[in-house]
Amino acid sequence: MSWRDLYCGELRSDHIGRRVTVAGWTDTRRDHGGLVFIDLRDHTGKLQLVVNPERAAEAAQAAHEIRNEFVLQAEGEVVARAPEAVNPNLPTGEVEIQVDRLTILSRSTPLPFQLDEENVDETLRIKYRWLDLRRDRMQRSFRLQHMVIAAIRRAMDAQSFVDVWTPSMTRGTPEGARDFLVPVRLQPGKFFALAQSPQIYKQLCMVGGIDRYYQIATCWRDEDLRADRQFEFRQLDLEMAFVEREDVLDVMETAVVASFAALDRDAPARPFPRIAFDEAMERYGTDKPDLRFGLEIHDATAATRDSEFGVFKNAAAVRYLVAPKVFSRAEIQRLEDLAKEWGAKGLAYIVVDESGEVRSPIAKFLSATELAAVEAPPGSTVLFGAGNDSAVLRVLGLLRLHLGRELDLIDPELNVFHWVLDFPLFEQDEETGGWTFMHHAFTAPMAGDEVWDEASPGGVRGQHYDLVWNGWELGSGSIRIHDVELQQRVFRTMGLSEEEAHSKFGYLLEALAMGAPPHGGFAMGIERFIALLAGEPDIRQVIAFPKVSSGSDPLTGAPTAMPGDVLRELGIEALPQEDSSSA
RNA sequence: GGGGGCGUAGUUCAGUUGGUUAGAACGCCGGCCUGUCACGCCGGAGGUCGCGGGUUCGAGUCCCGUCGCUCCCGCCA
Repeated sequence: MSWRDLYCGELRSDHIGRRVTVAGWTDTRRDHGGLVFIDLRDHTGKLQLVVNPERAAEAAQAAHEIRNEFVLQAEGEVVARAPEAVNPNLPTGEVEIQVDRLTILSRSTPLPFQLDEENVDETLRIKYRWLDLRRDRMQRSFRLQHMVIAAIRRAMDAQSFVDVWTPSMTRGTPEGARDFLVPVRLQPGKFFALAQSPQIYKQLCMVGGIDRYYQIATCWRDEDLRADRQFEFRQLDLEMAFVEREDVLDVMETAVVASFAALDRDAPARPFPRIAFDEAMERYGTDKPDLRFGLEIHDATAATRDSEFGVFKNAAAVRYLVAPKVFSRAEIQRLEDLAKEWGAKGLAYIVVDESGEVRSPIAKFLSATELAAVEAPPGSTVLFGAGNDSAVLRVLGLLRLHLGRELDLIDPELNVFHWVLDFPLFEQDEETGGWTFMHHAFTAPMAGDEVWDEASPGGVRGQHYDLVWNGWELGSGSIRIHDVELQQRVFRTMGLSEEEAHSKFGYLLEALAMGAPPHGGFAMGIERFIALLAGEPDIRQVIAFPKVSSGSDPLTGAPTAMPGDVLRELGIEALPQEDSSSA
């Protein structure tokens, strides 16, 4: 015996005259006292059951008891609806099932929220995720996700990649993101770390001759949650031996294009455009620019070198945006408040109104040459950042994004993919002055840059690349170091002594010393990619059971305190915490 | 660690300048209803206005603190 002959959404005129059994959830019940209409729903759609007491007295009795979300099974005859009873809003609206037998398979208490209500508080949705998942929006998004991941796996398979599982429990690394730690009962006081990525393992696969590795890998990072960040997430993680940068970019583009194809959508044109890191920073103030709109950052540092305006004269950098709008003083004040939040000291401005008249508290300090250097057409506002260059670029980059949204400069139909290339290999810690890697310690320098002054490696470029979609960083990759001497030089430059390097990464150094092929790879955030494909504003919408931004899971109540004896067995002890349970 | 926004019935929201018994819609409960499809009609229940303190004759409304959610900065090799 089978629970059903067809899905609810599949019912069509072809079925007229057939006896069928269907099953699903009660979407709505319309009880007319005699006749009862029930919309039965599953993930394919809805159909209408008609329960007539003259046809099926027992079923009619049961029908009065039915409430929303009861699970039903119904057996009956498919009939055409009378012309005036056809529902054109429903794909199944030309037919209905005259019920002979009706079984309540499962009842439901009244729901904590209605499934057709929009804007339900998200914590509530997550707490009752089994209800939330029944909604059409969720059903569509998870089926889209499945299709995309299946398409990616097919694309990887077609290019001879081998799916290799790597450990989740691994060695802790104080560098990079904060680790989630796993205490080890058999060795009290010692910990595994949950993998932040399979990075070193996949490189070891290359040394091991796997040649083309990939994995949809779960990664864990103990950092603050955001719209695009959760504690745990998945990456399309891949690595290839005997390749150059272009080979890796090519494979990633095929994965993206295959995903669009699987959804019957127009794929972005290949090859994806490229932009150098320096250029991205100078023009957009970020290494993940949203290229769906212009509003680029301009440089006035040279023109204001000898300015009468002290703020400009003394600034290491003066840069500006030209917003295509005459802002009021109140609007500029709001923008300045934002800029200050982002770390600016202030926000100098020049308004050029429709008639070309200049309105600005700083204009009187600026020479004609300075004013001429700033190209602002009538009907615009020039917004300046002045100070140290990295801060100026960061603030103007954030301001640019804000204005792009605020002034509706972004065409939501556009899908702009691009590569960011030519990153610096090292960056300087602003506080300690020490140098560390910009992305990770295993990225190879550009050809010709293999030797550097280890005290000031700022000019060394790395073979690193980022993939950006509409301003979201989808992922990054690099050609790795396969030369043990070079790897040691990188460790030295970031201040690791030989002993430290060997203690933390000795196994990698040993592997590199035993026949490591040239190799490189990439890692792309699956949830970010899917969220963008699904048109969702954050990745929680494409994660079945996500955590909220405090890091809690409202569904299970995790995380929880653990009894003292459990901790003792693990060789650890919890410090007393302020009681925060009285909310 | 820091900044912004939000918190009123099961849900989504309204609530005037601080002023009577805090409202609406949907949902829920009861009744009626044989062609509805957001069924309709009649009736009903349901509130610690997140929590604590303060100002005031009087607080959902103002102030302070706190908790929760959310967005952002820092952080995220």
